[in-house]
Amino acid sequence: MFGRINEYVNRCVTLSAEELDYFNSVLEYKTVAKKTILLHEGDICNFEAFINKGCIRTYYINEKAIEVTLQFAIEDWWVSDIASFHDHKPSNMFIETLEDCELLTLSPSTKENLLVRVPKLERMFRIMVQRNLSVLQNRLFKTIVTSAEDKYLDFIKRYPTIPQRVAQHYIASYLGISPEFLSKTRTRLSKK
Amino acid sequence: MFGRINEYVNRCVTLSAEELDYFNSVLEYKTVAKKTILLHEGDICNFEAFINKGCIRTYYINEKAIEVTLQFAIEDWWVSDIASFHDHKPSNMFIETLEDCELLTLSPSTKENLLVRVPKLERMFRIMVQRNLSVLQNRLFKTIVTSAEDKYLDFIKRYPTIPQRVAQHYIASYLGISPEFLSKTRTRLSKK
DNA sequence: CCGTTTTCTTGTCCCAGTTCAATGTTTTTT
DNA sequence: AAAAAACATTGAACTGGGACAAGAAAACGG
Repeated sequence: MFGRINEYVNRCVTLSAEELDYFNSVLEYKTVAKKTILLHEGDICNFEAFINKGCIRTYYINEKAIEVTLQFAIEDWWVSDIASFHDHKPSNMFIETLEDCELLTLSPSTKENLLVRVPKLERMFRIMVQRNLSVLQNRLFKTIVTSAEDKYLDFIKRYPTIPQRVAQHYIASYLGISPEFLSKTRTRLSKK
Repeated sequence: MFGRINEYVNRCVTLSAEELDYFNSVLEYKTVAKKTILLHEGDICNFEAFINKGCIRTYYINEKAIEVTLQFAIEDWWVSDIASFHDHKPSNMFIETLEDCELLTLSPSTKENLLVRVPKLERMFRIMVQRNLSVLQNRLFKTIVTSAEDKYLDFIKRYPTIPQRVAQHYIASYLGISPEFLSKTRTRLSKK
């Protein structure tokens, strides 16, 4: 049950056996069915979840009901709206399972206590957020300067397993293009 | 000299007088002339800089020499390429002063030592990065779903002092539109 | 204060990507 | 196994914003 997450932790920081045990003891294990909305716009995000199994996406919706997928998260990823989680303020995003999931979750207060008891984890969470930020910076750049075709090719290269797990129109909403145009781009590419 | 930065720190964490003194003692004060490139693509970023005075932008350049401005930073902001800074790997961005600047900087090793001596600052830096991430997430969303006009209106609302300090084509490159189109958008708006 | 460089504006033409609509295909539900 | 729902494809018509060019206006260095 804690195999994946402990490997993840060990890759970032070195904890003693007791520290690791304590960490595991405060995690809450949850199974969630496919197509469940874990966080709705306007709600306060009360979890930070490690995905032990399954697939989740986070997304925004604008006034015209157009969706933008912010992230696809699979095994070994953390999912949350950190801004909402840390500042206890209403979120402006949605989080939804795309497959049946097994999650290990922290609540805000549990996380606070955890960081006091095991300060080394501050570092792990900081590194996590930094990686996230750096990836997002590059994505913003590419979203602006790159053609739909190149964005799609980049995507399948960087996340080769995702297209097999999620519907194509979700990928379009990640790339910031219409589902129709992604379909056309794919047929054009396959003819080459 | 440390007025601004100490206020900044106090807003995030509570440090003892000794801790704050130590923090100040490891900061390196630098003045940098306008239009200086502080970080060039391919270089390893060896600083994290607090802007005491001045204005800086970070940006990417693609193969066709098109620039995308990632951030305008003014007084009370931190500037760095954290991915490059922390992992000691070549950066893929540029950092350039737009005005004469006064900076307070940390090198990677200084920061490491600082965090060991004053672990409370881990929290400050984590919060900083989290805020950054959250702002960038929203920006990606808006970049994808919003028209050029609305992006511009959003920008001047959110950062009202920036347009007076930086050239307009830099703002276009922040919004992800061509300078010509920003100009046309502005004249269209002024006719309303 | 004048010449040079940088920045801003305006017009014309064009295309990558959108919208809408219709049809086909796969998945889910019962 | 049938019906319903969700998803994907294709086509035709349209548009927001880009590329290029040329001139006007600031800003800047000597």
